[in-house]
Amino acid sequence: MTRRQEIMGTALGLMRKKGYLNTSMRDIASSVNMEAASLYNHIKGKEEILIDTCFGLAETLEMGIKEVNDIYFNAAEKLAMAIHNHIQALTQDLNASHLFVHEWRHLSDDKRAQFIQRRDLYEKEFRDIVILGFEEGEFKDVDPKFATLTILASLNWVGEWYRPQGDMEPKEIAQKLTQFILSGLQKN
Amino acid sequence: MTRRQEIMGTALGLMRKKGYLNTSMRDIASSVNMEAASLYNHIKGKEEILIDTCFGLAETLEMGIKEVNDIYFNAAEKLAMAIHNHIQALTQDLNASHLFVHEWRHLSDDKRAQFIQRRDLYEKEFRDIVILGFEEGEFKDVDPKFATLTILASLNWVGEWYRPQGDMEPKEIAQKLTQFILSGLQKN
DNA sequence: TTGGAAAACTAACAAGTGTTAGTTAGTTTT
DNA sequence: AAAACTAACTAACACTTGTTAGTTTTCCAA
Repeated sequence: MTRRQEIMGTALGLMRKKGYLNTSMRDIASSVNMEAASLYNHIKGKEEILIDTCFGLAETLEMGIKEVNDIYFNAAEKLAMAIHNHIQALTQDLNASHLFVHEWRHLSDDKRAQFIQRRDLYEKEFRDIVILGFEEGEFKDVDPKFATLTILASLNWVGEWYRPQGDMEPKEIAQKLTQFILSGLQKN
Repeated sequence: MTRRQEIMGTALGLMRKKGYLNTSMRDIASSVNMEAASLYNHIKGKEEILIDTCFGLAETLEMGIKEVNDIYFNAAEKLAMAIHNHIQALTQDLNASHLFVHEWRHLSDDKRAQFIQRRDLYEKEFRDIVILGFEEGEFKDVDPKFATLTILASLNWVGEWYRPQGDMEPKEIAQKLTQFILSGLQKN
């Protein structure tokens, strides 16, 4: 584990607990037993933590949905796999997920614009699955935009209550969510 | 409209757009054309804005669920009405909702503890409806905790995408959510 | 018209912000 | 042995933060 990774990990933990804006470079520094100025030997600045985390997780999620579209063909299977991949990515690192879901707003203007664009694209891939299910005649004639936002809300909120040593594993969560969501979508 | 209400409303708007921590008393002041120090003739301090908003909305929601338990008897009807009331409360003031859903973390320690307690209580009332539905034999044997968190996630996320002048009214949103959620819960 | 409260102002404080500059000790490479 | 690199340090800068004290202006009721 490099010093940089140690700093990043510690910073993410603090930022999840106290919020990005409320976490100072001095907070991070003292958590890794150094002075704030020394952090700049390892990272460019505070925003780099946010940028790397948000865009890193974005890439993971994008790869996940791409994989789904490569392998599966019918909507129900696609949706199940997309949910599974999403939950896996989010529960992998809850600290990073917190930044991704909640703190991306504090990216600087241009980075935020990029982030929103990628987020919208990911959302569109999800929506296309819902539309496909309707075209297959398998899903109810729901408003796809509405359904997708509701689904993603459920998925993203998992980061708020999932506990790694709790009584539910990511795989199980994904399975229950899939069941819950599919029975809301499918005709029978 | 009193000056205090004007300040509160303006502050809430800024805080939704930029975040609570990122909104300074000077930001608020200049938005209502006065100096930061003058705000203190109308409000006790910055945190009062957060406290009043979070606990105000909490009370509205509590009244909503109480009403539901007073009037209805079967779980499906209860859930439908609870969802309706919840959506009505959240969409009523999106700025306030943002503080309620996202920024309560930044309450001072004791206030935050109070808030969490009331939030858990509200969540429990929702969960009891799910449990009732199972006891009635109407709902599937789902994990009530899991189901409730998923439902509330969908409801709370509405504040992220709902637009007052958009093509969907709160009543319609509540109705679609109810349909979506009930078909995920009910046996047939 | 005047007295007094309400509401604005200016000025300042003490603390904290991210970041830069310059330096130093220790290690690695040439 | 000399040079270069790494990673830490101290000190400081320029700015922002919420808030208080003290003062002046505004405005309405008597």
